[in-house]
Amino acid sequence: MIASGALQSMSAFMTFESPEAAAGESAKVDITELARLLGLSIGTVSRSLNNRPGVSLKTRKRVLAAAKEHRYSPSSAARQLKDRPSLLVGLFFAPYYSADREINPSALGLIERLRLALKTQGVDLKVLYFKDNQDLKEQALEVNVGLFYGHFDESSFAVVHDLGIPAILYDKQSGFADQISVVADTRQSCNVAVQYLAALGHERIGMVTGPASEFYYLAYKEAFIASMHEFSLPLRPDWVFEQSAERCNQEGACETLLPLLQKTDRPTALIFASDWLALGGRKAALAAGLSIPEDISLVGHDNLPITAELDPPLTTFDIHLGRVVQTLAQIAIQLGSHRLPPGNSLENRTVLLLPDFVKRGSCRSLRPAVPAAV
Amino acid sequence: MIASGALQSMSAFMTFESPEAAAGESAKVDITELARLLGLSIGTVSRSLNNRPGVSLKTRKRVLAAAKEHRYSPSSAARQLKDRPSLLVGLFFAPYYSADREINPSALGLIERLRLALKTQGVDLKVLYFKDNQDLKEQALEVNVGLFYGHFDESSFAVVHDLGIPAILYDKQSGFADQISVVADTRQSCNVAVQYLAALGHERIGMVTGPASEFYYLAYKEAFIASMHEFSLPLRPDWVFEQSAERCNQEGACETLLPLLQKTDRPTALIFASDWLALGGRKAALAAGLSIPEDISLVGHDNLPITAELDPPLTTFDIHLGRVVQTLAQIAIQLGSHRLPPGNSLENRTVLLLPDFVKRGSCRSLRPAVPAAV
DNA sequence: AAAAAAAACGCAAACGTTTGCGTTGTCAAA
DNA sequence: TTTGACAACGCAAACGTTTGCGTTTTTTTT
Repeated sequence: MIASGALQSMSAFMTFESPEAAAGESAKVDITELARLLGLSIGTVSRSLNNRPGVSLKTRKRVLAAAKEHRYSPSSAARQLKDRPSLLVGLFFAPYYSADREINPSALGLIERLRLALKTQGVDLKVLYFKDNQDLKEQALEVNVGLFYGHFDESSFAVVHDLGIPAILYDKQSGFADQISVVADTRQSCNVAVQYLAALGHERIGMVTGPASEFYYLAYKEAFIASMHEFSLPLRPDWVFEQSAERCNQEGACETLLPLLQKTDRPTALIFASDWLALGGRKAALAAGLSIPEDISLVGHDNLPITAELDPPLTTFDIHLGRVVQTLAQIAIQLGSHRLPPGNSLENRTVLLLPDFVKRGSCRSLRPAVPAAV
Repeated sequence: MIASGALQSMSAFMTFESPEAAAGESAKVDITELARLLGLSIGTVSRSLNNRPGVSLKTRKRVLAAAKEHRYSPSSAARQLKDRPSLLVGLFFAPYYSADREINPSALGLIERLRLALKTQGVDLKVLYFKDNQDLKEQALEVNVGLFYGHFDESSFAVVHDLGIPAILYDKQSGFADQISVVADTRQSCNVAVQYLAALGHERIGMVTGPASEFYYLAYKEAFIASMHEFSLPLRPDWVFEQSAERCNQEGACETLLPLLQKTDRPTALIFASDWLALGGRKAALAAGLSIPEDISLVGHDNLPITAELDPPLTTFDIHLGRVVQTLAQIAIQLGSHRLPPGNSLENRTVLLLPDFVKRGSCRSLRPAVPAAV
């Protein structure tokens, strides 16, 4: 019995403690009060808080400490008055993107929409590229909250965490308390895929995923097994393929699947952890002389643009960009406005994004057709 | 082939034109500029715009006209500075609620969370009750955007539309261009229910819904028929029940279903448009000597609190409150901040909310059990 | 040690509203 | 005609920030 993943997903928003609720002492302390407490001028305090030049390191630290202690939180309204963004969120692209190839189109779309979504809240977005962690550190300094897109290793997350900057990880996970992950709910989508195929009468279903060392590839496999069991379908362990990292692509999947599809004892349907893998499976099926969907049904993941143009178009899952953007923007603002004090630990959360099921032509019903009644 | 409903749903947010994009002439006109143009003082203009006393009707109208013409839109930042909410959204409860009985708990939860969600954006919520349309008109006057919760008739929508106040309709529809509907995507959930049952091996499935005059009850029926066809399942027209309005409740469903369930030629699964109906179906099944889920599987809609306590607990659908609230708050703010000019027609849109599938114990697999492998 | 340069800090103006209070104008009662 | 009363309007202070510029302190150079 698998509870619907989305049930827990968005609820994370609602459980963040509200800023004022956390204030133990009394009323709100504004910058004036803070300056009075420190015996400094308002200007100096402001410059300290905003990392502006013209203030000694010693006083800057003193100011920051006091701000933390008194739970000072700047009024975003007053900030926007001077049409300065109340928040600056930094979007970090993996070195991969900035190095040997240009940003892929889907990422560009994300940037554009994210910028728009943030703008309506008076928040700015800055896209950042970096080569190494030193680079990263410098870039991160000017940002209120970080957003990581792509593949990084743990040390990068450590850097921004040490800087006291909260971060959002897209399709990644970390162990830091001030970092929150936004990931596709592949467990859920995998379950939907199995259910759909079962509903169409399939019982011989296989799965192709990536190396279990990546947590989301592992999730596919686990969810697949659980779902097969849920619907009382026979699980064939030899029909569950975990491609190694270097073979987790189109050619790899094709080579892996070809022998299987040439046998008579073969699945009637295959579920793939990504569209690239599915494309490989499609190639293998065609090479084996099978036709889609008559002989074999295919379900992919990611809704790559190509998949819609195939013949037949591929049934797949789509993380709707609009929802990703909304979610990311929301969390970024939540996380960013709490920047002082950052100690106000919000738990390490994972918010799940429910993928949309995009039914297209690559699956067919195994049941006999029924005349349309009523 | 049914495209996933959620694919279109949230995208509505992204396509609203941004405020500044609409400004044809040039830069932003603030209240100072407006006052200069009118030859009035800033104070008078402000009072006119905010319906505050101390300004003659003539000048007030003149100011409003000028504001409209020059596309004046107040700076929410400056507003919040004086800790006044930048927007006031009114939540209208149907006369039903305010009259003979108190507000139901789920509505109370919605109010609380909605208030919180709006608060973080500096927006206030006012809950309004009213007896008749005259009442409604008065209440509506002080509000920037209306939110209708419960059952109203068309004339109520007309009233607020005539006042030039944009509105959001929850689970309702209207024909006005400045009103936008937020409804559960029952087509989608119904499809999921059929798919799930088919995956479990069911082929004899029936449906119980309400009068087709209500658009969402109709949607259930249509989606059911389409889905049965999609999965090549035999449709039995005599197993599709449309309860009349007065019999669309627990007793009605029970009476309707009892004769059917006593026959041997009966469905192995039933889908209900609401949990109340499902409760009736459950009662009928028990009365007919059937046990759940061994003899018959049940799928409800709404995730009423009771349904979790049943034995077995009812499998049903849930519109996750957090998502409803987020969606409502978003749209309210979008709609409300465009209040001047309201003529800037945003199209009549319907945003769909994808219900979560809550799998519980009231459905069983018809397939033979399979030993858990791997 | 004096002078120049640089760094650290304070002052006050701006940002776009709302609103209390004072001023002007209008109209009816004395 | 004078005197209120009251409505309509203008003036200016406040809201909590940021930032240019002037002033003070510290550091460096001669």
